[in-house]
Amino acid sequence: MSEAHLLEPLVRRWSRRLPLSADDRSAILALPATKKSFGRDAYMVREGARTTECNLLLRGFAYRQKLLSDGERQIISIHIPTEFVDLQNGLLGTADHSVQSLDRCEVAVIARPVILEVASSYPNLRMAMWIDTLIDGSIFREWVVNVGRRDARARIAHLLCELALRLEQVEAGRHGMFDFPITQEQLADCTGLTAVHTNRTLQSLRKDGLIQLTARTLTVLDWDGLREVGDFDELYLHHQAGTGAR
Amino acid sequence: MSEAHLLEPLVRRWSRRLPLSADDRSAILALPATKKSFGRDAYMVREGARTTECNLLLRGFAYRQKLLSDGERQIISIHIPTEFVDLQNGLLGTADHSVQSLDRCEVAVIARPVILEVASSYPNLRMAMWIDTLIDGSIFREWVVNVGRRDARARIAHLLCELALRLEQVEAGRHGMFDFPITQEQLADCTGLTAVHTNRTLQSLRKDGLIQLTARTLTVLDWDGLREVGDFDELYLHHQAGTGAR
DNA sequence: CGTTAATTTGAGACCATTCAATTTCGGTGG
DNA sequence: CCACCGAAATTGAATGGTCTCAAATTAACG
Repeated sequence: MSEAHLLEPLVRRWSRRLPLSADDRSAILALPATKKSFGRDAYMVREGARTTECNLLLRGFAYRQKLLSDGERQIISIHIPTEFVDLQNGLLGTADHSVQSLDRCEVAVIARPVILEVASSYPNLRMAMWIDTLIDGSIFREWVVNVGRRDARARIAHLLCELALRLEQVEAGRHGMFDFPITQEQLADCTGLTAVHTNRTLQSLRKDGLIQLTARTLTVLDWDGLREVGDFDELYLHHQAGTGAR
Repeated sequence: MSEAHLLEPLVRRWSRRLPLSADDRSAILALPATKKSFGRDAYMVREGARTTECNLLLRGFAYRQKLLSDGERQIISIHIPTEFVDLQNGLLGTADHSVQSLDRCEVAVIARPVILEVASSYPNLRMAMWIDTLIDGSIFREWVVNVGRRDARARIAHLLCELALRLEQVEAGRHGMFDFPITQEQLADCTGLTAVHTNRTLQSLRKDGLIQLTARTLTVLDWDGLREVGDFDELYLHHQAGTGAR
């Protein structure tokens, strides 16, 4: 596969965000990037390590996590294809958390100097990158609210709403059906719950006819119901971002 | 007070982050900014509102919050003087959360077009701004961990460590003593606890000789002990950020 | 000083955890 | 294609950290 094809998803992603010139598009496709594959739970970035590159997720899911001194972990975000998993490492010299593959992944690796060069030469792409990191931040904020003030049912429902919506945005699902390789233990680490209680909570959501979650597939059966339970408002995803800056 | 003086704290803040040229410094000081004062709990930014400006905190504390449909709230961050409270609003068109003054505040208001103009004309200042928003994001991530996986004692201890350290960084305290106008109810909303339990937890930290917290003053008596209880590692504050990007 | 906000205290209830043990699922080799 | 295996999901029962709901005390402020 040529490098032009490799970064095509990035062109589409950023085009959705703001209008790109022909120049912008070809600049993206001309970026020097390396394709890299990861098995399950492989480290893409290690907390504490010096950072030298950014990873764009092309296939598979990934997650960011922090470990506590007692060995517990908190998952900080889930990433789906077409998203950068560590764009902040273009500017921050040390990784403050780890990034791991959730299932088999493919990523495009872009060196930091390339990121910085693009940012300085292409105003639109710089904006797109900055906005990407800002939306990252907005999602973190919502996660603080989720684990801080919602009960177990709402936490899980909210997380499922968010992931379903983001998957829809990148056309990774249809009719509320999504490939969903996340284990209950991982869902628990996203929501600050135990795996056991996550299991019981999922059963409760299933019993109420809100979702179906089996065999690596999530189906949202009652979108409005799930939103309601999860107290979900998609504003924080800033799907229409980029229009405000003009 | 002249406008040059108004933005002097910003020069100092960003100089700590990366080396600024004389040009950069005078550009900051020449920025059109308006001074504005707020009483207690006044709204500086309202969730859902269109955004047109950014606010730099000059005096007093501020906090960001989200309200849930059941009326509960989660505080997402606390801000101290010299920090922007809503720099992301330079690019994102709609506020996804509210910002309120914690006590009496003074801010410098900078219009969005000014922010964008600075970002496009001054590479160093653009980097400083971007890094500021990235560190914001890093702090949000740590807060997810804090409310997600730590028990009450650790949550409070961690929050106090963070605030004490950030206050020290901007020289707003000495010998572990800080002006600290935050109520227990607000601490509770930062940590996802109730005010009652926050009160008991603070008592426990006091009993162990870790802190003193009375009359709007926080004193860290046993820094190492508090770090230990809070599982605190300051890496995520990226105090040395900006060096990695060169 | 009076009045409201903030802190403190007590006791009972509950949501989520802990700790096993069991069942089901997904992948693998014979 | 079936037997096997480890991982993931599920179940039960007891424990516990935090919440709830008042009520009392203290501090802040005009």
